[in-house]
Amino acid sequence: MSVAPPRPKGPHLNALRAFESAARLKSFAAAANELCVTPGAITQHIKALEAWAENDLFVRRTRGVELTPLGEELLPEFTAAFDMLGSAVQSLRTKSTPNKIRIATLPSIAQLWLSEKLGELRRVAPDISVSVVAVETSPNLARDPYDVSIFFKHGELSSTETDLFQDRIFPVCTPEIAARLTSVSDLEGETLIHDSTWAGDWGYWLERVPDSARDGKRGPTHSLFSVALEEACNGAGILMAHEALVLAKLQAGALVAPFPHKVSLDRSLVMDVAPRFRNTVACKMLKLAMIEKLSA
Amino acid sequence: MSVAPPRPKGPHLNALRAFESAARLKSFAAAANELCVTPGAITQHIKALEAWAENDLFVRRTRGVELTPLGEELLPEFTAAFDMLGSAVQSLRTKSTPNKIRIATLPSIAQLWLSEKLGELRRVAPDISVSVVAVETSPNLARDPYDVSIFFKHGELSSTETDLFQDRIFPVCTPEIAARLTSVSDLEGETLIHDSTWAGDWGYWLERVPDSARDGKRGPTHSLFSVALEEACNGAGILMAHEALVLAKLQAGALVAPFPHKVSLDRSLVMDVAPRFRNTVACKMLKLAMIEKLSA
DNA sequence: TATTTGCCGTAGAAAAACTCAACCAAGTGA
DNA sequence: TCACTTGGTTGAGTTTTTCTACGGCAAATA
Repeated sequence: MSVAPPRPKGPHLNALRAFESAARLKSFAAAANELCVTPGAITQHIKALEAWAENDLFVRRTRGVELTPLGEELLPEFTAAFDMLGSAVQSLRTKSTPNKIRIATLPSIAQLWLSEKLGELRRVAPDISVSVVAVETSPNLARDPYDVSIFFKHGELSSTETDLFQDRIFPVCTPEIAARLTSVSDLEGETLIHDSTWAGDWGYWLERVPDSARDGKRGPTHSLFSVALEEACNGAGILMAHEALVLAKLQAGALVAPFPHKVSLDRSLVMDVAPRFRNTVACKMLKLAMIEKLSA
Repeated sequence: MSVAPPRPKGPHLNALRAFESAARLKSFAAAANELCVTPGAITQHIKALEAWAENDLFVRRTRGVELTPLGEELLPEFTAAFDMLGSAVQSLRTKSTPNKIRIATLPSIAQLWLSEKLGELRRVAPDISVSVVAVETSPNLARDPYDVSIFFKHGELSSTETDLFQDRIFPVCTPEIAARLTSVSDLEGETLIHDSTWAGDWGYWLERVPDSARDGKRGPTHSLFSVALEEACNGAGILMAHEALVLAKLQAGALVAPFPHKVSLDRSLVMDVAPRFRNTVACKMLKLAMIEKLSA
């Protein structure tokens, strides 16, 4: 009824972003992590937004939060909007600095496989600068600040994805240890080195190899594959290796594969490219460097 | 090459909004106005964004700014993103408070026509609360915080729009003044009251009425029609009235129309409803109140 | 029963955003 | 021609927002 002052302000953009993140992840803590702030900050944003709307968006349970029907209803709209905004921002970045590539990948891939390939890329196209960001989970290429992602993937590839290699595993160790291993059953009694991200690897391999020991759980576990690899090089035991990650060590002779049995996992290392980045010069150069070397 | 720290931050959301606004309006000053800040704030945001992108988005001319090709290329993406975000926010508002309606309209419509209709609405649906915001130009209903807009429009109506009435103009004055006017030519020598937003009205009317004076420029101009109307009621002269805006005064006898000639302008007062607001209860009630009374 | 997990609340600190006022340069117009 | 206007810029200072730190709490876990 009353004539309001012009342009009533909406909620703060950061509050909207906090809502979108918290709602999508169904957790304030996770949203805080995603946005690189403390959970308290998320609480405040959400509260501010709820106050503005004069309605609750979340029901607070003692352990975690839950969306109200209203929040649930609104989430897709906000997610779509922030996807689009993120995409616009990334588009700005890509178009502004076409020679800077950002790659997201697993820490072990970054360290043990990718760095070599990037040497190749630098040789081919020295004006392209690459940042590698080691993350645990595959990012949303449309929204997040990466041009390329390299992760293991199971199942069908989309048309934008490139298969880099199939993941194959087999035991590796120092030549000294290998000398005392003549058959798979000799593993009984040896120290088996594990990687926590691929905890089931030893079990998977042993299952598929005849005459092998049953127990694939013995021995130390490392959270980084690169550490496990280093341990193996130091003769600490036998590591279940992923082929591409130990090639360099095998070629250098630091490690050997004592058995001929290589087991294929039903997944591949897959490279995906952000929509805006396809068909750029830098993208072509990158693919060249990655795939060229692979066939060699 | 180097392994960057995780989650590199993007530009501030407010900077993006400033860019979108400035780019769309092709003016920092206009953007400042739209976002209710000073031009200096816009300058700062844009500069920050340009620094982040390491690229210019605008070329500064001495009189105003111009988009660079890069900025031009990016604008549609950002506009789409902010449209969507605005729409999501309005959706939140509408769904949170379905009984609060915001109407955007011209100041004169708000004061002289709408307030009466809203009385009717309040009678029919007392639980609906209405805010009327007087603005000069029609808002983007998908993005801006209004559920309904009421503006004059020329040409075809879209399916979401409702024609409220055709705009017709004719002179009005107090009965005392009317007493000494027997023919249109008597206007010669009288004081003609003008409204600045519809400056050409007198000329338009005079052109279309036989035997009229040629000069439609004499007399005082007011920037608000309501002020001009008040002046007319005080006997300050003869006002070129818009029919719907003076009905109440005519009915009350404060003003009369000294001549029978009513001239139709080729435009109508048109009501448009935001997408999210269509099919809501409040919307139906509003339409009822607006159109019901009209036919009476 | 002790511990952990995940959100809340507040106080104070840090960062961002904004205003203000002076300034500049190119048109405009008296 | 000289003052005025327009539209953007700049930097200092201030306000507002945003964030962190940290104690608290309640339920699930062990």
